[in-house]
Amino acid sequence: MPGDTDVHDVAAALRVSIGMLLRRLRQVRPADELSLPESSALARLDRTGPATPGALAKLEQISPQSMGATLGTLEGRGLIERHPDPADGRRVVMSVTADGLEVLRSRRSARAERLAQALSAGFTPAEVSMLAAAAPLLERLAQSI
Amino acid sequence: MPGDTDVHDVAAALRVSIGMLLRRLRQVRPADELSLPESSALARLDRTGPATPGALAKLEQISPQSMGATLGTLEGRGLIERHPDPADGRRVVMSVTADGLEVLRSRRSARAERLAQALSAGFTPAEVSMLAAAAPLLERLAQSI
DNA sequence: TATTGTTATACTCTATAACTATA
DNA sequence: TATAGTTATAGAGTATAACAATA
Repeated sequence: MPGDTDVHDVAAALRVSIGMLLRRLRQVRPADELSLPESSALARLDRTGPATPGALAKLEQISPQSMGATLGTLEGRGLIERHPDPADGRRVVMSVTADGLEVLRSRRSARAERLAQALSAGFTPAEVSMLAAAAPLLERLAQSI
Repeated sequence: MPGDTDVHDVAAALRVSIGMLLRRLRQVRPADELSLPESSALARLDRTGPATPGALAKLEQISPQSMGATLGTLEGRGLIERHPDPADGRRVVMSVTADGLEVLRSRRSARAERLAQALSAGFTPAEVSMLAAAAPLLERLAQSI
């Protein structure tokens, strides 16, 4: 069908563009800023509310061990807290601290600011809207493969 | 302005969704398949035509050392070739071999196929079109930050 | 001196496997 | 036995620094 978009082409294009964007996002990281998995986990915990490491690992689609390492760093920086689950001694429940909320709410992180500025400077409002619409699709795509 | 899309929100959403998608793309990698940087470099070399490692590193926005490692793997698998530049003894020029072209053209790589199937199965044609339109924007964004 | 590429080393992120404690 | 989490170890991908060869 002529009007159809070939999913193979889309898949290939997404792979390349996402690889490039991620590399750049990693590179523009000032020393004291959260890494990508750290900020992703912090944002996730904020969205879910208090949750166990295992649940967060499933939601972020990484191993519990990896999530444990990330959460350990966030806890060390005072952005999240851990509490034992009184009903089940095996479980711990993580929650975002006031400092963590402050980090989430403040938008002055150099990396986020740089990305936002690039969007403002180099993209039309229509293009920004397209990217805004694409983000949830990308997340859904990540969950479906 | 009410109709405006907040670039900060878009930036944050993109960071999270791209992180998740990349992790998933990495995970679904069969043993003998090209890694993400490898297939990205191979596709890049195909687009540019014969090029030096340094030029490819700039285009892919990684260090020359990293590109050198990636190219070494691709060369070891016979997908690219290296030729000394007769005009400048410092330079080498890489080019895609027939085997490399075959890999690029064949779409039966398990990872690409899985991504394409996820697109077919879980997304409407309109959504696929949106992702198709977003891919070049993501690449442009990667170049502008 | 400047440029191209390579070698050496280290860090981040992630995985799998093995372990402990609790249910 | 099964589950939640931790510790130990390894591998991929990337970076910076130091080096060699050529311009």
